[in-house]
Amino acid sequence: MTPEDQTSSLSDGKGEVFRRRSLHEELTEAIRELIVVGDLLPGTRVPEKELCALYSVSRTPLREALKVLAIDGLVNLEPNRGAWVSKITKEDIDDVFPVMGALEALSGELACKHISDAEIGNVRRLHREMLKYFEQRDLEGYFAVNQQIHEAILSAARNKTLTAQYNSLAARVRRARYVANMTMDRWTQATEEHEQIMTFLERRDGARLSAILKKHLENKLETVRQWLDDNEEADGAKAR
Amino acid sequence: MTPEDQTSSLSDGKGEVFRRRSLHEELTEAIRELIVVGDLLPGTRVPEKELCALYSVSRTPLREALKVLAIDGLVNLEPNRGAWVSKITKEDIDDVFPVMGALEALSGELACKHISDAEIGNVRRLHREMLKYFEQRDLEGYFAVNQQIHEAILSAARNKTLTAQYNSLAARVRRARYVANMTMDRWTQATEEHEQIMTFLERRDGARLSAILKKHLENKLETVRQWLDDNEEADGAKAR
DNA sequence: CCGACTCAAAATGCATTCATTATTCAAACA
DNA sequence: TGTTTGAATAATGAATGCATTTTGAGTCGG
Repeated sequence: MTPEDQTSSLSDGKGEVFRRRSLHEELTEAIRELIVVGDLLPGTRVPEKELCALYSVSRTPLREALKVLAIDGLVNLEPNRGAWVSKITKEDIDDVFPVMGALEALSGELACKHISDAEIGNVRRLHREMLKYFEQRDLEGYFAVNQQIHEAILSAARNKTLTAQYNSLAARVRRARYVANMTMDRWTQATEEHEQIMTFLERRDGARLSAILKKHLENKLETVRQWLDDNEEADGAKAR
Repeated sequence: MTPEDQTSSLSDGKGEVFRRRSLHEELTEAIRELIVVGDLLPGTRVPEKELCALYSVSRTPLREALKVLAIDGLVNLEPNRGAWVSKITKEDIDDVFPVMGALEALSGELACKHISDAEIGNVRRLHREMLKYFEQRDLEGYFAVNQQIHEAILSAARNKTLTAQYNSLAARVRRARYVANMTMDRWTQATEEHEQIMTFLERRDGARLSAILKKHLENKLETVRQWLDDNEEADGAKAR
């Protein structure tokens, strides 16, 4: 085999994406997104066969991906019965949000220790951008930038383990937030909280940033919980 | 087929019934233990073939298990190059312990809210048992009961997500603690801290319990870090 | 003598196949 | 008529097989 041929696998006969990241990794991400966005409905079965056909892969890498998603809590694996998209129950989010809160708090604390001026500038820029979306009442744009802000803080914490654990939970939180729309009041409140987040981050006040991040998430929890109160009809199938 | 087995309603609830353990689950646990205990050395390759022979399984379930362990951070998967036992580096434990601390703190906080008198009694019993091991200088026994105490508190927190995240990290912490022996001073200190843990738990003082648990772990971190300082020659193989 | 190249052997990622288990649905029974 | 039985069907879990990549030894050339 000639050494130059090493980069030849990018355009296979199947037209698949380049194999830089292994197949099961790509699958994990793709299916995670399907679940978060709601294309795969909570409480339903994960259609193994269809997904195999959709992505033109065999069951082996797909099942590997499902194992990973099971750890993230997005699917439940039942021996000999297959994989089910986990439901968004009140118990579930009451479990997830406090843990996420603890991680966010730690994230803020560590970020204040390590963040550079340039990074703060970047967050400030994102913050301004988010305010614009708020003023324009563009919820999609708001969410997108919002997420970037939290990720920027997380990245400034300089802790890979924290990042991994955070991202593992983030999918479930995002999914919950995706279904539960904010009221205008909550939105205003959330934006005000972000104002404080920005302030404490610039002061590198770890304790206060930590506290406000935790509270910020608690308020988000309240939003989602309220939505669940209003939409109990979504429950019906077996949970597990 | 046995006709009587159709009345499956006994395992219908959401409680943790004995779900049949599939092969990859067993494997995950077995290999995790191999790594934690040190039978598989940090920095070395995971001998896929040998493990298949050892457990008399094919590569498929083994590889599924490795995916799970990779998330726990016990192994690193390198595309087309296989799985490697992750090393215990200073950066690694400096990452893991703070996150673990945050989770333990939350665990204590929630436990104080939900723990029953009977459960407190059980922890008290474990605590006494641990003190006996301390007096007998039985480190193995001490560690075993120690772990049970932390697990009892965790269980009292009534949070499945927290439990999952905690256990995911616990393996790495256990592994670190396994290699790094405590000095007598540290051991005494740890025992004293456990005395306080017991006190605050019985008072159901969440804030203080949370704080002491976090500090307890910080001290453990110091022990491990010191050990790493003294044993830098352990590094040599490839990190990732 | 040392480095680069070639080629073979081993290992990996994924697909396919096989055995076991669950599910379905029609027939038998009370 | 409603419930239960049991065989056909479908799906899952795991083993095997195949193509690609990596690794390493041996050879050639400088």
